[in-house]
Parts: sequence; structure tokens; C-alpha cells
Amino acid sequence: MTSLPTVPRGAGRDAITDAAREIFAERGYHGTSVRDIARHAGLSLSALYYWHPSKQHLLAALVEESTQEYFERCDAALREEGDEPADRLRALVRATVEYRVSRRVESAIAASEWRNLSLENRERLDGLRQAATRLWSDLIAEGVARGVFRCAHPEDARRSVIAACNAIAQWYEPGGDITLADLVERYGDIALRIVDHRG
Amino acid sequence: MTSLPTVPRGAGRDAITDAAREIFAERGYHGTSVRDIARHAGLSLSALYYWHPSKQHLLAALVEESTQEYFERCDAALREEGDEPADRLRALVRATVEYRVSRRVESAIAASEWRNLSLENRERLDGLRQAATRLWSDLIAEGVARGVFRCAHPEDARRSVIAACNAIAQWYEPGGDITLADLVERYGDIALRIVDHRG
Amino acid sequence: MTSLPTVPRGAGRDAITDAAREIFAERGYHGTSVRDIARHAGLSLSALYYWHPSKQHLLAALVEESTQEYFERCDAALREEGDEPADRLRALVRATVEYRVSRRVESAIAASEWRNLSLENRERLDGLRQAATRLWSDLIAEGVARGVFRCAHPEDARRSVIAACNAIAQWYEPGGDITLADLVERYGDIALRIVDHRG
Amino acid sequence: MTSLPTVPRGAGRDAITDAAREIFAERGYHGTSVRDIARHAGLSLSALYYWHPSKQHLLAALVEESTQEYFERCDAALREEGDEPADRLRALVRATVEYRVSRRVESAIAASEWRNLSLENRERLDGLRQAATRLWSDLIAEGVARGVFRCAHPEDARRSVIAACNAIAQWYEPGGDITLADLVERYGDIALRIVDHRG
DNA sequence: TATGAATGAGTATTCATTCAT
DNA sequence: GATGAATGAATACTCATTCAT
Repeated sequence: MTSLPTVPRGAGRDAITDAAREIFAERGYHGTSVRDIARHAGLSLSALYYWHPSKQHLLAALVEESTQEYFERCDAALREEGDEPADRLRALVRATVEYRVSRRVESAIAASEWRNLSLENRERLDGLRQAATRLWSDLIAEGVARGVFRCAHPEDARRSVIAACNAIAQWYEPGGDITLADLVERYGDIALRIVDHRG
Repeated sequence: MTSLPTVPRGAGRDAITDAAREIFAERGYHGTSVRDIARHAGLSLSALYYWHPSKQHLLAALVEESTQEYFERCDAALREEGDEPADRLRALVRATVEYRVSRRVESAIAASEWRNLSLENRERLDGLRQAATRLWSDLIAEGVARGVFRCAHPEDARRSVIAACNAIAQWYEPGGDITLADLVERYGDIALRIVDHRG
Repeated sequence: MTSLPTVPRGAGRDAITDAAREIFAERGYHGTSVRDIARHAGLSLSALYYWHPSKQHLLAALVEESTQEYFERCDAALREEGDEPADRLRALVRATVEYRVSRRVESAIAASEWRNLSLENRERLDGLRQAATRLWSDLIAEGVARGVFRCAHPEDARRSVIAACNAIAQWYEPGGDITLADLVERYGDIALRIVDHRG
Repeated sequence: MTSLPTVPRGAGRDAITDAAREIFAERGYHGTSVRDIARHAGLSLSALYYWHPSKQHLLAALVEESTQEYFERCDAALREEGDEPADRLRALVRATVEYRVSRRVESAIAASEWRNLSLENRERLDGLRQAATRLWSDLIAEGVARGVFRCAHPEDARRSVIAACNAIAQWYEPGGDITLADLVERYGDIALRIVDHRG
């Protein structure tokens, strides 16, 4: 019989990723030491390096996974939606709000630690990021083209909507009075006002 | 390569503060070393410590000055304005946008390095920060009370407006096509839509 | 020039403790740098910190071990001795002299670097120190009570005997003309004269 | 009219020496910074260097003055005394005890910071130190020669007497129950017992 | 799969000292 | 007589990373 380790056999990789996620989010990339991460994961420093080649790699993996997931959520939400720009905008807001809330920690990392990615990693991930941005831009442009969105400056509208949704991660406390569905509705309303939607 | 300026005798304090501002904004608090700051300022490490007791103190001084200035700009803008909530909201947006643009670097520090303030400094500066927030809250509440703002969730509206204005610092490039006055108008419009203003 | 020993893997802890002992004794706590210690131990600075959390901890460990050993030597010496105060005083002198000579370096540290212990460490070790002092006090008091020691001021006698024994560490050179047994006898005689022993 | 400085005109030199004395005694040479000294003296760092060429010089001056004074006190005490070895020993004890008590601070520096003198200073002052030692040695030798001191090991006796007297500085509190005259008598008695004086 | 031991470069900060005025 | 401003070298300690097992 083998002894029972704190971290189950083979779970080392995930334990480390999880710990990195938490601590990067809490203290930032440069404010976090790999020792902190290993300790938090209940593993040795050497185990960390067995599973992950470097601190930078750890960050990049988290940012990539998060960015990827965000894009996929947005993409899926739009695919499930009909043709109407207002509905599609609400769908994008829903995907974003749900992502910010349910992946609060990693979305915060992706947002604030982007600059700490190595040049190489930043370049590699930039396409994914821009793809997500383009979903918004195209949608708003379509709404404007159809005359249902009347905002004069679509790019400012896009940035404002995204900023408003992103800010949720900074104050929202799950389990409080406001449900996720409430948020989705409220920020859908705000988004439609920002793009100056007229039914 | 930027040349290292020769700092005239007695000008050390400002040289260091300026350098700290730039590098903190660029790389973040923990990503910045005091050596970097001193080198950038064209002074020795010891000169830095002659003028500032610690790296943390340097950060706190920058954040404090910036937070203070923001509050004062908002306060002044409101004082010069009349009674009409819509006008007052535009005034607050103007103060915020002008601040984010003209003090882009330090406003970014105040926003993203807040968590790296020591507990003591954070507590000391928190009142100032909340005072600025209250200017927005009170104003929107007044507009709602008068029936000229119809947004159902004033706090979400407030957060959204502020987030939209703050985001400007991340993309705006002075000297480009968009003037500051353009920005003020655009984001004033957006703010009024967010609070659902009806003339 | 002394050659720097190559430290076999795993022997780092002792190498560092030994080096610290030597250099602290030679130059004092504040006169010693951790770099000096590491270099003397033939290890990197990082290896020092791998084994010891701080310079202060290193000092405290040395002082503690030495103080502990001194107390135990005294206690054991008394336990092996009979009832006669004069014999017991000689036993205590023997223990002290042997300790000062065989642990010359660390006993010097314990004596002169006591004030450089952190408050916490000083308080923790103070009991041990006082316990050793009490062995002397009790013994002399007993001799006085029995009328075999006639000194009028037992505390001054105690301090004088201890001071005389301690001073040995400052001048005695092992391997010279005077053997340890000589010292024990001479200082036993002196001690008995100080307490004014009458057979 | 000139303004009234904290430190009276021209008193800078002494203010610094006094401060150095206190802090060296309290924290040791390496535990003291010249900034501490200047601050304690109420003067600028530059003023310190105006009056004293270096930290080492400051230490050497204190040690020298103290060593000099000790020798002179001993020498004077002996000169005023008659021919009798016992009386002369008491005189030397008196001089030593009075010196340790009245110049407690500087005598502690001279004792414990000797090793921190530069080689040059140490060599220069060593003669003075040895001269004082020789007063004791000669006196005890004379007593032994005359047969009034019967100790078998005069050097050990000398060291013990001196150590006992020196230790007074570590525990004596002026203004307490024990007067200086008490001390002189008690330690004179102890000294005579150590050299095994027979009336 | 994992670890304990080690490293070199870097961290913030303080040191004794000097310079220009 | 004295100072404010500055420096280079040192301080204790931590960093991300690697090596031998």
C-alpha cells in the first residue's frame, strides 16, 4: 500500500495551475513567487518545474485558456442567436457577463497580466484577443448599417459596453442579492442604450 | 535608446518622481525595481533614497497626488456648473475624460496599482477615492429623483459610465484624429444614454 | 590564506553553522556579513538561506546551543558531586573552565553578542541563563549557611568567581604550557579564596 | 543678533563625541551608524565630518581618552599610596572600581570595541593598555616577593582581580543601595583574598 | 514522478563618505 | 563653521531556475 499524498497521484499539474491562477489573480504576476505557488499547491518547488517549464509559461497557459474560452463562449452565443442585432448584442453581453462572473479569477488575470506576457506569447495570443473584439465590432457595425443602432461612434460604443461588462468582475459578489440573470438583463439594457438602440 | 539626462544639482526629487511615474505605469509596481527608477532618472540609487524613504512611499505619493487631483477636478467642475443633472453629468464626464487623458500615466497607476499600496496607505487614501465616487452617486441619484434620468439601476449606470471613461486611457492617443473635445462630447452622450436621460 | 573547502552535498548546514560561529566570534554580529559566512563556509549565499532563515536566527541558534550546553555541564557536574559545598564549588568551576576552554569560540559569542539577540530571542533564552546563574547562587548560599564559606557578600563573590573563570577564554591558548587540569585547579583555588572558604 | 542653535556655537565637536560615546556603548561600533550619531548629537552629518575625519577616528579618540584616564587614575592612586602591597592593591582596586563606575560608558567601549580599532590604532594604544596591566603585575609580584601575597599563580590572580572589578560595570546601578565606597571595600577584600594576603 | 539541495543574479535598503556651496 | 545633496559599495534577503538523485 502506498501512503496517501495530499495531492492525489497525477494531479500535480492541475494543483499547480489552480494555485497559480489564484495567486496571480490576487497579487499579480510579479508579486507572485513560484515558491508561493508551489507551497499553495502543496507540492515541492521541483514538482512545479517538473510539470511546467517556467513561471512565464504558467502565466501564458492561464491567459491562453481564458482568452480561448471567452472567444468560444461569445462565438457559441452568437451562433445560437437569430439575426436581430439587438438580440445578438444581448447574447454577446450575456456571454461576457457570464464569463466575467463564472471565470472571475482567470478573466482578471487575462485582463491585468497581459502586459507581463513575454513578447512571443503576447504575439501568439493577440489574434485570439482581436477575434473576440471583432465579434463586437462586426455586430455593432451591422446594427448601425441596419439602422437599429444609432450611435454615432460605434468603436466608442463597443469599448464602453465591454468596459462596463468587464468592470463587473471588480465588484460583483456571487451569492449576494443580485443574480447572474439580473446582471445579464441590466447590462443588456445598458448596452442597448449605449448603442442607442431603437426598437 | 533614450539618453540619460544629466540632472542638475537640486533637481533630484522631481527627476525621481517623474521616472517612477513612467516606469510604474509601464511595468507595474512589482515589475519595477528601484534601480530602474534611479537609472531612468539619471541619478544614483542613493539619491533616490535621499529623497524618498521607500519604494512604497514613492508609489503612495504618486497615487495620492493623482487621486487628489482627480477629486479636485471633479469637484471644481461641478461647482462651476448649474443645477441641471444632465449638465452636471456632462461636467463630471468632462473632468474625468480630461483627467484620464492629460494625466494618463498617473491615472493608470492609481487604477492598477491600488492593490500594491500598503494597508496603511490604502486606508489613508480610501476616503478620497470614495469621495470622488460619491460625487457620481449623488449626482445620478438627483437626476433619478428629478425624473430626468430613468435608469432602473443607478449604481450599475454609475459604474458603467466610470468604466467607459476610464477605459479611454487604454487606447486614446493624443495627437491623433480625435480631439479631447470630441472625446468629451462623445462620452458625455454615452453617459447620458447610460443613465437614460430624457430631455 | 586558508583554502575554501569544497562542501560535500548535504553537508551545507553544518558548514554554515561552523563558519558563522567562527566569524561571529572573530568580528562580532554586526561586524559579520552573511556573505562572509557563506564564503567562509564554501557555499553560496543562497545555500545559507536554504538552511537558516536569517542572520539573527543563526546567531540565536549558536547562543542557544552554547547556553544550553553550559547549563547542562554545570548541572551534570553538580549531580555527580557529593554534598560538600567546597567540592561542589570546585565542580562548578571545573564545568565552567572546561566549557570556556573547550567551547571557547561559542562561549565568547554567547557572552558578547547577547545584546544583539532580538528581543524575542533574548527573552526566550533568558530563563536558561538565569538557571545557570542560580546554580552558583544556591551553592554559595548553602556554603554560607553552613558556615564553610565566610564571604560577607555572596553575590559579589559569585560574580567575581564567574568573571574570573570567564576571562580565561580571552587569554588561554590550548596546547601551551598550562594544561586544562592546571586551570581547573588554579581557578578552583581562587574561587574558594573568593568565597573565603575555611576547611 | 544670531539665531540660537540647539547646539551652542563651537560645541559641535563635543556634542558629537558625547553622542558617539553613548551609542557606541549601547549598540557597539558596527551596530552604530554615523547618521545615528549625528542625529543624536542634533547636528547634520556634514557637521560630524567637519569635526571628525571618520567613524574609526571617533572610536579611537574615545578609546584613547578612556584608556589614558584609566592609566592615570591607577598611576595617581599608587603614587599617593605608601609602600605596603596590601594598601597598594586596595588603591589599585579603588582606582579601577571608581573608574568603571564613574566612566561606565566609555570603559565599556574601551573593553568591548577594542577589536574594532584599526590595526594602526590598536598598535598605537596597546602600549598604554599594557602599562596599566604592568602596574598590577608589578604590584602583585612585589607582594609575592615580600611574602605578604601567597598566591601560587600571580598572573591568574591579577587577571581574576581585574575581571572581578571590570564586571562591576555590567550590573552596578549608581544610586542604588550599594555606595561606591561599599564597592571599593568589598572588591578590595575580594582582591586581597584572591592574592591570598596574610596580614 | 518527484524531491532536497544548491546557485547566480537580483531585490530593497543602508553604509561611510564626499562634494559644491 | 556648517549644510543639503549626492555617491559607490555594501547590507540582509529573495528570485527563478537547475542539478543530482
